[in-house]
Amino acid sequence: MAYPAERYDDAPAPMLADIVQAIKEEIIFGRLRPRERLVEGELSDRYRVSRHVIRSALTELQGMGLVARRHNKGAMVRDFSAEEVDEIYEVRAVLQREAILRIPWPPDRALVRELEAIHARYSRCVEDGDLKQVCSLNNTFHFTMFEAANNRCLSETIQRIWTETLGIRCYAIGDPVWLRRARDEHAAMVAEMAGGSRDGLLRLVDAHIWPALELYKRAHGGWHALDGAAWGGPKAGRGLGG
Amino acid sequence: MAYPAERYDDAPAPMLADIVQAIKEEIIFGRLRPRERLVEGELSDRYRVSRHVIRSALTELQGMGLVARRHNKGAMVRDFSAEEVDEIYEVRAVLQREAILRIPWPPDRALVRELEAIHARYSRCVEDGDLKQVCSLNNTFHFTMFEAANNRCLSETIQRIWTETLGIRCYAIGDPVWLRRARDEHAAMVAEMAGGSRDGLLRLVDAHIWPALELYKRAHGGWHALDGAAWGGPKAGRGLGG
DNA sequence: CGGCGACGGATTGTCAACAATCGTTTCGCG
DNA sequence: CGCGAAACGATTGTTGACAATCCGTCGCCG
Repeated sequence: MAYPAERYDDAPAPMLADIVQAIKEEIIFGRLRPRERLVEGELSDRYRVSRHVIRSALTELQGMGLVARRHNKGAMVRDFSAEEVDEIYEVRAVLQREAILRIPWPPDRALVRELEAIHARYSRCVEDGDLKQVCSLNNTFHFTMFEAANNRCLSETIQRIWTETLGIRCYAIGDPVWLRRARDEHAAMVAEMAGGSRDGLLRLVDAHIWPALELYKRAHGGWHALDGAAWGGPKAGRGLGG
Repeated sequence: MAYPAERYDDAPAPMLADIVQAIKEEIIFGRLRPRERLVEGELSDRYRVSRHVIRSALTELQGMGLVARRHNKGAMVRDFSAEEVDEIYEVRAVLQREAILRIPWPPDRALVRELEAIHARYSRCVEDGDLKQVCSLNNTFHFTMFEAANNRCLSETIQRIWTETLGIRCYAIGDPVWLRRARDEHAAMVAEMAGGSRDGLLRLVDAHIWPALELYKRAHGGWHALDGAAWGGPKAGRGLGG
């Protein structure tokens, strides 16, 4: 292929990207909670940028699946029902399993070393309580692994669902018990890649995703009964694009 | 769950949706070809709408994966390398297989009847050469099937990749041989669901996706050597969202 | 003649004001 | 006192103009 289709998608915007990142983090770390309303004017005041930039950011976040919008009704942090999170996590499990199956085995030494390095930094940040770095390194760890499957579409699809569920995992990230457990599980994964079996890694990766889901479901139950009713009726249904 | 999170994503905009659909169809039916540049001013003249609407439409199409953009450099119809289409089709195969595995078996009679009805209309449109309807009914047929898996995330993920590859399948849609073959394969699927085995359906659905890929790869080779070089260097790489 | 830097047209990105819409509250009437 | 309608405030969506950026071209100098 003479001219491989380069990404052509990077560098979304100079200012815009910062705002998107900022709002994203507010969602991840729970400052903005599911179903919380995102008023353009407020955000534009808070971040000292024009409302237009906020609008673009919201559009982008909507594309990522972190924000839901309705015409003439504004945006809110996306919320997931119990059924939805179950379905999402099932798909995540399928895709991640598929990715592991596609990693050349035994894994490349360089890959293992890279994961070890990431995990070391990750562990240090867990100790320090630097949640922002923990989240970032957690992403890096898993995507380094998934990208070893050498299928960009696969890793990007996983990433998409991953990003979409950042809001779900916001409860886990604040839980010290979960954090230590995740750290240990990561260590086990690295060990399995260094000298274990693919099946073992499959089991580890699969088991790794469920605790955060349980935390969400538990935390989730309480809310809707409080303020959920405020938001419009169940006008579901979506059209198929011809 | 007292307040299931309703979709909250419908009704994108009054005018916008039409433009998105129009550009989408121009891509699907080959009037706009991969790597063709999409100039906002031209489109805004052609469709007699403000440039803002075009911008929003391009953003949306970018989200769908049909259009690629770069900051300050505009948009173009997305193009896929041979490696990329292979990877994409592998993931499609995995997800579709997963969907079939989740359809309750034997399938609901009502579902089978619905598929039969869709297929009947589809066949008629193939005879009439109504490609627009053929494409639309093709989508309807497959998504009716995939949604029977009762996992919205799964069917939406399939739909996303499906939409992304509409541009790839634009070569197949114009090929009468492929059209008739696809029609026959659909008929076989319906028959298998009416009184066959899940394994048989799995094989049919899997075999169904590859011919369009081959057509694309064959048609694709010739272009890049002609006009591909016009578009910037391979500045790949993408950051992980923290 | 070839490389380098500045100019100009074309294109995209940004901004501030305007118009349309929605939700709520209040007022009037039965 | 309860119910419906109209006006208000708040919020979103849209438009036209302006500014920044990029790409190709021309001219200059070595």
